[in-house]
Amino acid sequence: MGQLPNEKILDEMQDLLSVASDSTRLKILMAICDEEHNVTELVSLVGASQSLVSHQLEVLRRHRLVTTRKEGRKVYYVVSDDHVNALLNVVYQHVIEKDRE
Amino acid sequence: MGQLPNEKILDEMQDLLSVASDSTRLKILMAICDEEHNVTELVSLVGASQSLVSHQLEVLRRHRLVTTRKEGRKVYYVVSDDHVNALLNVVYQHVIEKDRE
DNA sequence: TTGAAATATGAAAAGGAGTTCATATATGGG
DNA sequence: CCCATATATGAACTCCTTTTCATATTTCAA
Repeated sequence: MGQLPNEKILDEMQDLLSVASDSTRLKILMAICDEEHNVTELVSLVGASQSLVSHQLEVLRRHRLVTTRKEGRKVYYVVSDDHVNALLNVVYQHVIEKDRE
Repeated sequence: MGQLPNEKILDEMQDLLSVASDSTRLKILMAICDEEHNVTELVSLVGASQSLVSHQLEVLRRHRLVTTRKEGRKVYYVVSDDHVNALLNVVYQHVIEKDRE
């Protein structure tokens, strides 16, 4: 890559990274990257308020990083995109290996 | 991952993602992920002020994502970490494939 | 159909990060 | 030495995001 990608690509890259970089959203993503969870479960897993979790889930939905499934009055969320899983893995590995040094 | 990683791991993951998610820093990283560039080159590649580029390079240095090499009064920067390259690739691929839909 | 549980939403508050501007430092050339 | 170039730094300003608080909506159960 001698030249930078065009503006649109860069914008979309930045979007994805920004969405993943918030601490609440990152915890949510990590919680639902392998198995689905409903909102109440996420509230306790993540340790944030119901309102905050719901707001951040809306952000994840808007950016199409999660898929939802409704069961009664519960809504289950799961990471919808293999690239997002790959992203989380790469970041996780980076941190694990850095901590060894 | 039924349980979340511990707080320290999550913090460090968030750090990496936050650093990469700023538009100026992302452009810098993309510019120096394969080949090194000095600050002046980056200023024109990225299209930001010299001061801003320098500030953001300092952030990248502080987080150990880049390596520097001094040649006279020029300082060359390059991405120092394979995981960072992997991260950029995953994000890039994600965007490329999403754009097809 | 009434109440409780689960989730979503709107608006305001609180806080932090990016950017600029001015200037400092360092290095090499004449 | 002195000047120009290359890079770094500090402080202030601006803007945007996260978070909270209050409330609305939906769905199920009794």
